[in-house]
Amino acid sequence: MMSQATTVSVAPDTRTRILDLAENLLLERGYNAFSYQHIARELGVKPAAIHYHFPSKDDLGTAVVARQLRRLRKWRDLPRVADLPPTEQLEAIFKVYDSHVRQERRVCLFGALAADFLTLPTPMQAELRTFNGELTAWLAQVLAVGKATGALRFMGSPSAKAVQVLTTLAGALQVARVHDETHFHTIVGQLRLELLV
Amino acid sequence: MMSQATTVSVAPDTRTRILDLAENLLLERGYNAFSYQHIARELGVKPAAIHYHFPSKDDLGTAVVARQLRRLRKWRDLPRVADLPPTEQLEAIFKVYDSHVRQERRVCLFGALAADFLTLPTPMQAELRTFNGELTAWLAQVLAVGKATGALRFMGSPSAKAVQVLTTLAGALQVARVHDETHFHTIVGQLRLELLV
DNA sequence: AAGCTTACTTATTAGTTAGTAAGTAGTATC
DNA sequence: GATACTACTTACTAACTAATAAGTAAGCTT
Repeated sequence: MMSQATTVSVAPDTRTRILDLAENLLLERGYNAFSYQHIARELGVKPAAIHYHFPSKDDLGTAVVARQLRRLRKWRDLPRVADLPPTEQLEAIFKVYDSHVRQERRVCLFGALAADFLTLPTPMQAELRTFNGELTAWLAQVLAVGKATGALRFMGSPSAKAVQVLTTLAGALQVARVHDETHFHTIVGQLRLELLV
Repeated sequence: MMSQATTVSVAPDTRTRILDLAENLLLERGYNAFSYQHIARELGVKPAAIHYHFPSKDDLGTAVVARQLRRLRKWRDLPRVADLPPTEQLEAIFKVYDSHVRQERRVCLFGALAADFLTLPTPMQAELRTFNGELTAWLAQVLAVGKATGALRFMGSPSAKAVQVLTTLAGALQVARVHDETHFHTIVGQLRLELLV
């Protein structure tokens, strides 16, 4: 989800490259439409090699979500994000979703897995719940401060509004995939219009 | 999607029963997690029998979406829906989504297929686009009239707001699946709070 | 130099997938 | 009463699926 820090990127090891490819396939085609063969072929390696790093597909899928959760926490706690005023924190999260649209209309992690949720391995379901829960809690806090300082406006409780806004953003990426990017920008435009004072 | 009319329900023929089962599997597990075997087993019939009615999975998937589109048009043009004032038309569409949550947290057609969209057969993609386009156009009209008569309030254009509201509703069903129904009701509560004067 | 570890390949299994071809029992039509 | 149609079943194919076991080449450790 969040962009990696601006460290010098050393050539990633195989394990990381598998995770990257799995993540791509997950966000582009869904959990049930990617196989070890897809990853192996793209990596120039045999499918059994993937099993060496991730014994089962459950392990791999769960690892992808767990990594996204670690990234979310890191991003959220970054001084350049945590110390921002609420309006800019809101813009920061919009920007994250916007980068998804520009990357070949990738949906977000939540949007990619929600439809197939009942077919996912239990640990993967749990990680996804945690991921969405923490993201929602973060935005609720942003909205609460924003309302208190008069920078943001909305009806209802901050946490209710946070659930609504994130759900809308997840859906907006899906609409962008089915139709085109303009729908995404229309929706984010609406959110700005309504939230920013 | 929409509930069937209150006609006396004759025992449905095999073709219809296949469509019903396929629709259920689609909305509960996604396009790539259901097979002819699943349908055949539940129907007490051999997989090849399904191929007799729908030669390929593409045909079956497309037929499911096409049927939903026909249902949408029928529902929308029903006097008891078309002649309603805007606020009640809005409540009517909320009710449709609410019935999904109560049916074992089924997501809507759009929410079920958006994530896997790139793996869907082309005719199925086209049907889904039409479905979403017509539903959005209908809601835009509802919102426009509602605003003109002072019964509804919102910022931005009716069509932009329609895209946003439907996207939110689709996402709300997904959130209900991943977490629980309360999230769905929270979101619909927000929409009511904001839209109804 | 011996032994261990890492990161694979080769080979194989058991199950599932969509799809096809040929056959058949029951029903309707002429 | 022969013919044809409907709605299947049986039997099969070719491909793909996740997963396992056994082997191997290279490098590191002592």
